[in-house]
Amino acid sequence: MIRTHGAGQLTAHNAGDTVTLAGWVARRRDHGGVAFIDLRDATGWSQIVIHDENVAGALRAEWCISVTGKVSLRPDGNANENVPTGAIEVICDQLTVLSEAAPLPFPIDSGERVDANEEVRLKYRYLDLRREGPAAALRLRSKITTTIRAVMEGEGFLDIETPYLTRSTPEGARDFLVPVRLQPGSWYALPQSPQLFKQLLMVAGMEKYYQIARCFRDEDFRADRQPEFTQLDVEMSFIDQEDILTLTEKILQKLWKEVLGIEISTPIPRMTFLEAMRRFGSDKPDLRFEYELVEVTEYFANTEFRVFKAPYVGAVVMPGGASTPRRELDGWQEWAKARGAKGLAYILIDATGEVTGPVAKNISESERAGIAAKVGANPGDAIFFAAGERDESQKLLGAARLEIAKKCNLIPDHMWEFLWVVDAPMFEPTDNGGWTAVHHPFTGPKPEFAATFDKDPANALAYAYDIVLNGNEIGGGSIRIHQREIQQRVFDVIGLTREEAQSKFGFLLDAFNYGPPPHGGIAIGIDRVSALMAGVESIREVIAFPKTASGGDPLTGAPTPITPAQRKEAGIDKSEKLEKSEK
RNA sequence: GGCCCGGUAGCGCAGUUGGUUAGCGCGUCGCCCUGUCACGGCGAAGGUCGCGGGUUCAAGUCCCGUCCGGGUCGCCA
Repeated sequence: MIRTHGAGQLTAHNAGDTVTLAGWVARRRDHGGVAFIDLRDATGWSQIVIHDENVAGALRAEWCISVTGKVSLRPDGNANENVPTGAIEVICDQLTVLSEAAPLPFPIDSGERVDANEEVRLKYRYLDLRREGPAAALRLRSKITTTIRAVMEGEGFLDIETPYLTRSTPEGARDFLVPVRLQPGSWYALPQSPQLFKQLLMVAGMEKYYQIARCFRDEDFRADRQPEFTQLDVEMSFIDQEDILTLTEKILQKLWKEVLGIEISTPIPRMTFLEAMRRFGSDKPDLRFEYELVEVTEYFANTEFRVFKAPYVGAVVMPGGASTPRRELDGWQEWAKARGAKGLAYILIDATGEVTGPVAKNISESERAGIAAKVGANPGDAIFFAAGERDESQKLLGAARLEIAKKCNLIPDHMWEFLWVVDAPMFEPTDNGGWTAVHHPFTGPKPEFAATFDKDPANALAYAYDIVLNGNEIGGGSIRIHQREIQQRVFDVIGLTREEAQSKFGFLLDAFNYGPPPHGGIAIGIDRVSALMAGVESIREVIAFPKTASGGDPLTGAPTPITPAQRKEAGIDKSEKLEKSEK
């Protein structure tokens, strides 16, 4: 090592020691005869005192330097209690410029509070990551993955890698495709997840598999979505749902304990999918605040108001919402329309308990009289209604609930509300009247639906579970189908012929001819978990080199066009062979 | 793919009903400064106003198109 100590590790105990530090010029305070340089490295920073004007005057921000000198206690009254190394300083004896830095595109360590915009930060991500916040986010993520590996190792899991160049998996997202030079016209797909491989590993008798795996999906972006992202992927044999939930809770408990020093109480509460939809209008309820949905279909069973003559009528209360300005109430209508609804009916309960608002005059005297009590609204509140199909209306109210929480600041800081959402439907209707698997087609039915799921797909429940944190789905999994007969009936329900199934993932079905064990697993989104634990808004903050919303990387400039020669060599334009699997 | 917001000096921003030479802070560069810690003082440089077209005597400002970034709905486990 060309240094003896970390710049952030020096304390009063080091006083008198001669040390050599190496790092970057963070801030400099040049007084002419004496200058102070904050020298920063990965451990923190220390103040360097330089008495030679020529040495100090030449230094610039972010030059890489090494300094040898004696650690001394700062003169009386000059200690800085706000920083760990504030008691001491290093009197520079010898300073070596290891490398110089060009003028910076944005402030790194100047003490400026202003932030550069994200695109500039990403273009110079190597400078961005010298900054305290971004660096801390990556350090936190490293601690997360390290902790996970320790838990998995302790539980006897095998870390097994699976291919990145593979064939399309049937999970529904668009694949990233890779041309194959040796077989012009044929393409690899990057895996959307290691789903099929981990099931093959169960057939192979590995019994306990995990991987911190990169996954690829060619879909549009969000703040919490990237085209490549990372999952903790887990699969186990000879287990039941309870085993997966217990293991997952152990991982989460250890993570929060080790990384944040927070105790999570287990078992984590559970809620069925239907209950989540009924009470929160979401398959990933945010339990950090109340104001649950209230169904009022019965209450308005005999209403004269046409809008409320619907299969489902529900309500959600906005505390203090009665004083919402008209313009904002109109804004809610726009908000609802943007979600594909016709609008969002509302009534206002004024301070005296009087019911007002455009809908008020459409409902009867008695309906007006009891509605506040029915939905738990107080004077001064607003009540929003959705009426229509149950599922759609609940989702609209669920979204409204979240919007209300945001507007009214109902979400407390520093709360970690975990929840298992279990018993999701196995199938959902497709646009053309058929059925499709909600998870993926290898998800088993709950045992009590094993005999009936194909006769009554609408009501069949899947042996699946999602782990939710503060309204974010951070992972999910299922107990898989290991019986050929049940698998075939699932394919029948979703309208997949034997030939199609065979050509898409015949290799898995073949494997299942050879004594597949009962198995199941889960996948946890590492990016999202890291972002939540780091307290940052976007998963881009916990990814070293993330991409922008159009899939670009401002740093490398990827993606780029390819040359005609590359194009030819890759075989992209070769007339395609007759692909056996057409997705 | 739809909708919303944004793009003005290296960075963060202001720029009025269209009107003279487009401003402010930070940074940069030069000079000065022996106890600062967002050090301070004096001075200077730095701009295709994202790009293209249009309206106008006149466009950073209005209109159309387009590119880029962010968000959101669709999509996506």
